[in-house]
Amino acid sequence: MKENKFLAIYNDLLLQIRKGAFQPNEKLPSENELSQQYRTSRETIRKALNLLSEHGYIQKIKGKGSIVLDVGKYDFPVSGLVSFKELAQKMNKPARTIVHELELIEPDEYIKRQLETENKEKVWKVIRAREIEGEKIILDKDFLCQKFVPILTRDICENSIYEYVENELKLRISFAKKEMFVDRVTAEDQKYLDLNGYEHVVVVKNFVYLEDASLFQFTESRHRLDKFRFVDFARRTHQPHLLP
Amino acid sequence: MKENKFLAIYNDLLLQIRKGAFQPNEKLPSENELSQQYRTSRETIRKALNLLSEHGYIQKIKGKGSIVLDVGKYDFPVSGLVSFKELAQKMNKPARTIVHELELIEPDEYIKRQLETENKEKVWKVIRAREIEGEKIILDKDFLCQKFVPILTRDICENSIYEYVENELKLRISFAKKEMFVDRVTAEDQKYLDLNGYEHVVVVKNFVYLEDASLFQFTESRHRLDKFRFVDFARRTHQPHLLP
DNA sequence: TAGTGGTCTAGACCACACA
DNA sequence: GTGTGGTCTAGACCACTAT
Repeated sequence: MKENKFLAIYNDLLLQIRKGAFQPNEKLPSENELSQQYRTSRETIRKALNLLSEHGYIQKIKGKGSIVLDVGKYDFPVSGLVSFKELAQKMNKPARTIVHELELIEPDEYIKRQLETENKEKVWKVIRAREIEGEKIILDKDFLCQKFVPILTRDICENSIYEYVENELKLRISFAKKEMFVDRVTAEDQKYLDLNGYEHVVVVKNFVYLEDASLFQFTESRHRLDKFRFVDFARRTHQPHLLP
Repeated sequence: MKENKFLAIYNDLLLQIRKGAFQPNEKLPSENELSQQYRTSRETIRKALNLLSEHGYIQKIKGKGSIVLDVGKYDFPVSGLVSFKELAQKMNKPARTIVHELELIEPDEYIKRQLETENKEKVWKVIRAREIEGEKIILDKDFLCQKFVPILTRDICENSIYEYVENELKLRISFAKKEMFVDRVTAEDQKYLDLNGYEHVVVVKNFVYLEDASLFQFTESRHRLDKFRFVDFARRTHQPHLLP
């Protein structure tokens, strides 16, 4: 498996930034120096640096150089359209998923309302803690309608439900609705997360819709305050998508 | 004033898409064709196309071509960008805006970096507290490039800068980038907000771009934890199942 | 003035889609 | 096979920052 040169350089530089080989507020070597070090053309270096810049790791200033920014937080494009697995890979940090609960339940009133589901349909309930660099900082509570996802295994949950739904079940996700707010920590948060003394968590509710506009998944993601970061692009669209 | 070649091509292609010269779900000419038409190198064409792609106007598919996406040609309602005034109206609660600062400044390094602005351009700095039902719960810090917004009055700031920019100045906003995270309260927060004992605020940074991809406004919005709420719709950005 | 990042060129080879 | 977009090269000139 061949990795692109500019991606390899991006990952290598990122690793060095994370290791502290390049300190925040210091300058990276110039593009010419880097092209010599990596024995490649300057344009290729520039592709790697532009990636670092777009992801918020460095700031390029014309005539001066590329400055390393201070990043202690993680980018979470919290949309259900990006999986934790992809994020973990992108962040290049040791990450782990711990499945605490996986069961088929009769939804209570709250879940039924959130999922807009019929009376007798069962629902998958999954509770997972997400660990990055040894700290459990996210608690994900997923609820999926069984009529769309007949089978769900521990294995799938440890890997990526999203990948499974898209690639195996071939369900086509069209859009998601998000709600974000801050909540006091619950007993469940304290049980499953390393809260580090914080009394609040950032809650992200995510409603995921299929192409026929049917709601098939509802996720509540609870993030430790200090590690939470959300990045998003909002393009103008004609109408905010109307929900059924 | 010389415009970059790739930006000129980007704007020209965008214009043609909006005019309907390229229809949604149809293919653009290939990169080789375009490089001949515009008498430039393929890499320059690629920079223009990548901009179109990043802004959601086309989708590039390896081995096939670049497909025009269906983005509303005459789209005015904004998604992701909602002004405080609209929010207040929607919530139907007594709301007020208090303008604490309104001045034309020489941007410092931080603001210059955020706005990606030229050296000697002045910048409007506006600091406003937002009060709902008698409680000051949001602190808005706006920075707008003067070259786009020559005049700004206290009156406009108390009403809606956004409305003024769109309706009076007729600037056409194409997309915005948002970053959200939690920060410790600052002295400024304590001075202008009713913090109710909370030690953290939710910070929303908003970068607003015009149609030619130039950044004209940067806003930092600081929300009291318990009153913060964000709702958004996210459509898929990647549409792998397009076209016959 | 020397060094930096930003743009641009005219090639080249590759991986992928499609007929 | 041909044609597409993706990557990469080795130059070049420009605008900007520093000294």
